[in-house]
Amino acid sequence: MRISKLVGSRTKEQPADAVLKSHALLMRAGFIKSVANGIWSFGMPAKRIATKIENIIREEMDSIDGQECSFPVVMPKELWDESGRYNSIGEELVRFTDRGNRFMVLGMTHEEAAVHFARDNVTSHHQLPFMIYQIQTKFRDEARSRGGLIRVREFTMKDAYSFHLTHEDLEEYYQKVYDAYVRIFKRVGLKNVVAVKSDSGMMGGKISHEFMFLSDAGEDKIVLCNSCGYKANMEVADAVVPVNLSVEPSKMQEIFTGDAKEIDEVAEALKITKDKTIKAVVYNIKGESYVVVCFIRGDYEVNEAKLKKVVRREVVPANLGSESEIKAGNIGPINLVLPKDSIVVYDRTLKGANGMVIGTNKAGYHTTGVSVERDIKVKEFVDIAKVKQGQHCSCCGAPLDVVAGVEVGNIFQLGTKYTQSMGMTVSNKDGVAVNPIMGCYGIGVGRALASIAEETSDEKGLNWPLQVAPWIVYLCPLRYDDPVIKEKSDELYSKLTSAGIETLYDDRESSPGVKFADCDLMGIPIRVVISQRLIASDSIEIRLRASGITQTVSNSECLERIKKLMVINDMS
RNA sequence: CGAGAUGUAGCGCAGUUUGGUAGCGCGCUUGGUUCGGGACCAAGAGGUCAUGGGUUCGAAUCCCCUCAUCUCGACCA
Repeated sequence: MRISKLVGSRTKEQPADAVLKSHALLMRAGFIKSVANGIWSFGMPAKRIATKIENIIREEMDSIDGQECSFPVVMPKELWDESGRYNSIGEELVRFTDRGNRFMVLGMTHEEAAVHFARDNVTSHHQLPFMIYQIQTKFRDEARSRGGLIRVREFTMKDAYSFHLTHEDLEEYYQKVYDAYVRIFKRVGLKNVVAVKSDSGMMGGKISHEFMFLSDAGEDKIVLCNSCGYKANMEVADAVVPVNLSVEPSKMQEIFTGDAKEIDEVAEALKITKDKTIKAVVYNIKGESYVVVCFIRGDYEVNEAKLKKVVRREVVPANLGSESEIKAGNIGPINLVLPKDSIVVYDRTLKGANGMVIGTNKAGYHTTGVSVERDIKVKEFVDIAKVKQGQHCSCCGAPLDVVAGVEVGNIFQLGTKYTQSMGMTVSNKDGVAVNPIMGCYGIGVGRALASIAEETSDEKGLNWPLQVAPWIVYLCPLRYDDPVIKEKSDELYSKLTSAGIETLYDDRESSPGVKFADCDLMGIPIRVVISQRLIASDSIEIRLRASGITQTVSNSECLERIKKLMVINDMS
């Protein structure tokens, strides 16, 4: 490719809107352009990277007997009615009507399409297990996209669906996919990826893992133990419960705390630390008038995913306006009046605590000296607390780390949710019709691309690993206006391309600094320079983007040298 | 969905307070001199100042509506 014709301009200036490195650099290099919120065009370089990532995924999926298919982007409502998801999914599912007023949806995931495709074609257990997958555009109307390609509305995703007769078989295959994912992320050049246990949520499945690229660019929180290797998504993470027994029981006493409502203000007003307080967090249940009140130690936060599992309902943070019966700021567990059927939940951080401060359920007052065992009738303590940095690992006792990550892939033991609701059965050995058990497995291609950019880039720009680089060689003649240089470098360009080495040819008559800066910015792994100085000794210069190592070799050796570098990616 | 910020040339910005019909840098075009880490000189091209409405003799500037983009939040009572 001649750079003079490449569409996508490079800029010196940082785009004003970009916060993340990957976002800013992909834009500065002219690789991507925003069309609308969360919707992007890819230029040739970005498309080539995406294609290479896809090909690596494709190879690994094929290696575990995946069958590549293609499911539609637009599907009829009826298909999604079968699974019940036409109604159960919120606004992120785009619904519209076609010219004949038929209701349609834009595919945001393809369980329905996969089951639809498989159910009439597969009727016998002899045909199980199998896995079908596609690499295709998805659209999710996210409430808030952000960070360039990290969180978008339209994206390319590899999604795979496997079908099994038994749970054992699913579990065995699940492990194969897990291993394939580890290979995929390694091959695309992502180093800092971990697989963490995640929340299976309301999906009814048993086991799922998220593949997390560890980076501050991420919006998910992960709990890691550096000692025993325990790792889990924040939503399901467990830790040793802190004990708060150091204080002897004392007498309860009402104290005027005035306008102090938030737990920080209460602790400040009473000159105590937050772990000596019990705070109330109130949630509404979708479509119900009653509430869920959570009592938890003041220095902990409620983990909504855990709470949802405890109360087995969808919870949303309550909006306690002035009309509400419950007065925010002084809610306490004693003499609390709640709407009918309301649920009160006590976190296990409160078990056995003495000398605690609670709300008195009247404006301006809190109560001190509360002993949980003595003063509050608690039937059951549950785990609804978010794990905190430094809390101890429940496996080995070492302090835990809480880090941010980008979810680049997930794998999921689905069960029979879709085969059951959509009526897919196969005959088992006994001739009985049974629902196959499914697994599903996703990887976001664009998100992986952005993650690689995030991880490998430096102050000069992008820096692509060889396996996914848009071009391997940046051919950089200095003084392209010199006929001798032009002839020699044109010659080398055709030599490289006919040898199958992907080359971006800087055929501009620009000054060296401009060319070097663009090469660095675009992150092409190998730079080959031809100059008047080098031509005198019939040699060229090779420089590696990643390490900066530079070497002069004779023109005749050039091709061999580059081929070697493509294998070992190392000058030594 | 809530809060905040922003919207002026392809990109990055100034001009808005105090109204007088647009400017800087980068990039682009042409010519010339340079050129192994973002060169210089000269001459150019390029903007219905997000949209709609209002105030005014006159609006990028003041007022109102709408739209778009970005950030934070959607959780601690």
